[in-house]
Amino acid sequence: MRRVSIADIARQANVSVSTVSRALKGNQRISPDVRQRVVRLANELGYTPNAIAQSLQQRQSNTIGLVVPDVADPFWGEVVKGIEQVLGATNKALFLSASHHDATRQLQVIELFYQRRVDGIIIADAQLSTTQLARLEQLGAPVVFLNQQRELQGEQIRTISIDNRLGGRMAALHLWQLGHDHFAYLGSTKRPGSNQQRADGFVSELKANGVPERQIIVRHSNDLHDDLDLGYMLTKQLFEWHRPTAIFCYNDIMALGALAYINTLGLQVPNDVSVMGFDDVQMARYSTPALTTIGQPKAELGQVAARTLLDLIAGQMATDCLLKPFVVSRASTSRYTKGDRQ
Amino acid sequence: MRRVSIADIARQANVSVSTVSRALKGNQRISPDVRQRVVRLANELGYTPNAIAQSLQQRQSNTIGLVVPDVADPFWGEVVKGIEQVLGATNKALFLSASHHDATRQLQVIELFYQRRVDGIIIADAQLSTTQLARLEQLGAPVVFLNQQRELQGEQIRTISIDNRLGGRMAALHLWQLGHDHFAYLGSTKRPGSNQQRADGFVSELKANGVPERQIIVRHSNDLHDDLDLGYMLTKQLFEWHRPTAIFCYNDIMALGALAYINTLGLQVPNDVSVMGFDDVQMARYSTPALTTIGQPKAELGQVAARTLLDLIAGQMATDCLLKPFVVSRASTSRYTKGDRQ
DNA sequence: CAAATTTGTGCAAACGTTTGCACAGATGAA
DNA sequence: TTCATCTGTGCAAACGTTTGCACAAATTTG
Repeated sequence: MRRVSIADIARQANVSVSTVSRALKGNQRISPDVRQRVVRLANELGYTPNAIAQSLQQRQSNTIGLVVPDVADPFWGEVVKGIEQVLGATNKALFLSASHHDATRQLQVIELFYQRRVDGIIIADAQLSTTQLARLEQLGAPVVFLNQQRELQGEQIRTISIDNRLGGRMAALHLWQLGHDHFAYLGSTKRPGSNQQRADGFVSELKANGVPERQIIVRHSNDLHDDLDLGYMLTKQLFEWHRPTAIFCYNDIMALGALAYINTLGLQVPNDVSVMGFDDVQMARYSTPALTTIGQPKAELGQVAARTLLDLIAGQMATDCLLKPFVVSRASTSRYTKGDRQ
Repeated sequence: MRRVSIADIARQANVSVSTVSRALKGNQRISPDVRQRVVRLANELGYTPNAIAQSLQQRQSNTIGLVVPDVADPFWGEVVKGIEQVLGATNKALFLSASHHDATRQLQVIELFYQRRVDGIIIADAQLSTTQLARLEQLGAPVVFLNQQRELQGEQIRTISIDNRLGGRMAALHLWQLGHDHFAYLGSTKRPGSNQQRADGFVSELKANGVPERQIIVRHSNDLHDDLDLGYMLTKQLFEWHRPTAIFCYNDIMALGALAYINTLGLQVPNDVSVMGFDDVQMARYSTPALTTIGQPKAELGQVAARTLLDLIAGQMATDCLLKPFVVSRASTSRYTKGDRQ
């Protein structure tokens, strides 16, 4: 099972290795008959170029490393798909590794990538300390962060994120335009950054449209329950004192929980109360009623990240990027006609 | 930004490169003070071993390649996670690539992996022609197939699959033990292999328990609709002529479609009719009623595949493996009390 | 005290490529 | 004919490691 190298071809073709190398690479200086002979022999012997040797010689591995918190998370799955699409059209291969939200593991993976001399790294949901960041900076490899909260500086570092604040504003606008006048935001402090941004966007857009502050309720839970239970319980607590016409939840699963509790009340969604989620997970299409939600361009997030990294590697200019979410209008929201605003 | 190599350390420490190499590797023959000096210098200079050079020299890349049809598919996401878990505990890195169900692309990816001199390859849902298989065999690298229909032979080739037939039998047994006496299987010919296996298992187990053939309806659709619509339409057609007490669908999404149609009939699930799916997708937990289904050990599939490949690479014995699915009992199935069997 | 062994280090080859430079022979120009 | 240019090929170094072998110095043995 010995593997055939360029030297084997050279021997059989009675030429030097350099000639074989050039012939295989299509160098113009090689005479047609030699080239032909070499190429034919390469096929006959089943020659496959050794990318490792090439990488060593060219000091470029043509690989990029990707760290995601959880490969099985459908959200990151879509993002990985986007990255893979862009990379598939190039000659770069993708190393994949999972961090499981563990900062230590994250840095460890990065060091391993670095040993393999990847041309660049994409890190999703990074949670690096300042010293870890310094180490990253020291390595000097191009890095793209995905959905990173903090602003990051550095010649070789870029950040691509989805605009959570805008998503909150879009939800607010959607509901306000439907005529609603009493709003609630239900959030979870499990993801502090994005939760705050979505809440802020939601509230500020409502205020900007003249909704009085007392008609906007914001509730965050710091429980570590399943999101479904969280949505259920927060909605229950909410309805003990208030009766909003529209509820916007941090994510779809929480919204499904809200749906479930409202159902126990004998109320109709969307006739009595409208409910919105965030993320547009697959399930949102299949709930009853199907969930209106804020969709995120997940694949695009991956694509932009990959392209940005490729630019960085090629030494071209590349900027940070904030991607716009969008409203996915389904059956859980509808016009509200009983309010003052009619 | 020049990278520091073993030679740089050697120069500064006034020793040869071989000494540095040995010191860094913890070779016992190196004197303590030299070792210490070398290690300290390595840290000071920020030395990172070059895995590419190591790979070249040792003729072993410590990488493995993975081809899945679709990274964003939650099923494969779980499988990838399982693989990643096992590999994370070794010194092997994972190349990931998507085939999008395209046989040509699949082989192309494999050739690229081979150029990178991966130690082994895992291929999910392979759809290779005989000549493509021959090429794979020729490469001689260890290969593990995931959920492959055909029986594959080859010294360096193994197959790990989930036992669809057993899954079908388990569904049948579950429903039969609940007292049901009129059964339907709703399938799709989009995935011919697994569909046939699940149907066969289902029917054969019912017959083995003495259910008369006329009380078992089997319907396959060859439509290319969304699975949800498929389940909806097949159920509709089914109820035009029959009135089963239990329905088993090819997968969960089709079962959700069935649920939706039964709902329009004003019938209650599970009181009037029980419904089962297959796969245990995330959504199955959140439907109303929550779906009883056949779960697949997805992460285990990946883990076993990874371990099998590692064994193959290490030259140890490894066998094919058929993984057992399991019943996930939820609210869409219940005891049937009106039948003859009471 | 001589011989045998152990200890610590260095030399050089090897892994499979690419590529600058040199050079021989062919071709063209004056 | 003589020089200049062009064409096709080979030599050898380089990329960053590891490791078999050699060998001098230090240590142990008889």
